[in-house]
Amino acid sequence: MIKVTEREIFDILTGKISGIINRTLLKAFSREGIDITTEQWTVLSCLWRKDKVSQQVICDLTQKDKPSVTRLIDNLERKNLVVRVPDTADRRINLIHLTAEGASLKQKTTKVVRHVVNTAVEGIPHDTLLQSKDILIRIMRNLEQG
Amino acid sequence: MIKVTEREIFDILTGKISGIINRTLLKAFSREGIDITTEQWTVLSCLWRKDKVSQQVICDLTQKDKPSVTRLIDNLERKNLVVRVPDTADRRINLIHLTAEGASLKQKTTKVVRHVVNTAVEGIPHDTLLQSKDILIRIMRNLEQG
DNA sequence: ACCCGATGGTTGTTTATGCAACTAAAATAA
DNA sequence: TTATTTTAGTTGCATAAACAACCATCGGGT
Repeated sequence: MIKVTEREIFDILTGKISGIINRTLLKAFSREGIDITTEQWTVLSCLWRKDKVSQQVICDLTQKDKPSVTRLIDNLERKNLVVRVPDTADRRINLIHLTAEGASLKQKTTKVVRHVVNTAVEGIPHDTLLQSKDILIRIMRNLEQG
Repeated sequence: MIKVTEREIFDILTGKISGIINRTLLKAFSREGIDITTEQWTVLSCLWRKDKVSQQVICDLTQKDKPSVTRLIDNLERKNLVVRVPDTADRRINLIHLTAEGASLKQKTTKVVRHVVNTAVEGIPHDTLLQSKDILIRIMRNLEQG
């Protein structure tokens, strides 16, 4: 049933590709003087789209567990990019607010990310790319249920 | 130039998919009583294909850096799955040997991995899968050069 | 023989993940 | 109202990655 090819796909998905992207992006940030990690960027991305959300919302958006988000927020807070603001209505909740500095990172960072993405997909037809995206989402769904 | 769709692909590649696969595989190992991590499995896979290789060879095969492999081997050695054997010809080199226990994990583990992969790609046409694989490899190449 | 650059590995530090155990606050049930 | 359960977040522990600095050995050139 299973062929070598699926095995290769698995190899790729388990670390290789995401590792390369991770390293590439991290270096690109560093080269541009942006002092954040790829994971921190993932969290900031959520906030750039919608600010002042709870840590749980960030968990859902990033697919990270609660301890991971707690510590990412710790580190972002230490860098003065976000602050935890207690929710007045529900005192269990921290609303994560971007600082001016955190918000200001958006432009420069987005440019860097866009460049890396463009490099990554260079020469790949748009419709092929779309199809691959669908496959990846399908794989994700398949695994989430199992 | 760049569209939302590429952004989505990027989101997926940066962590989400590989994270899900990682977690799925880790849980599958644990459920079957196999006490290794996904990363340790990656190293063992190399050795199951070709035993008694240097750490540097493992670095190349797994795309991990030297410190990562040093510590993975540390942990595998602690679990009695591999041993470091000094190369007699070149004393800088450790040849990594599978123990009987390490070798014996292959069958059971392979079965688990195969099952996870089958779940992941369920209902996806084979040719579509092949095409997606090519795209991922292409992206990898694009980034390796940049 | 000697120096020196290249190669193979290790160690330290920071950041991140997975899991389990925990606290505090809210919501629900009794 | 009180008791129980659920939800939000934190902390501890083990594993892993990136990066830099380091040690030991090998090999080539002089």
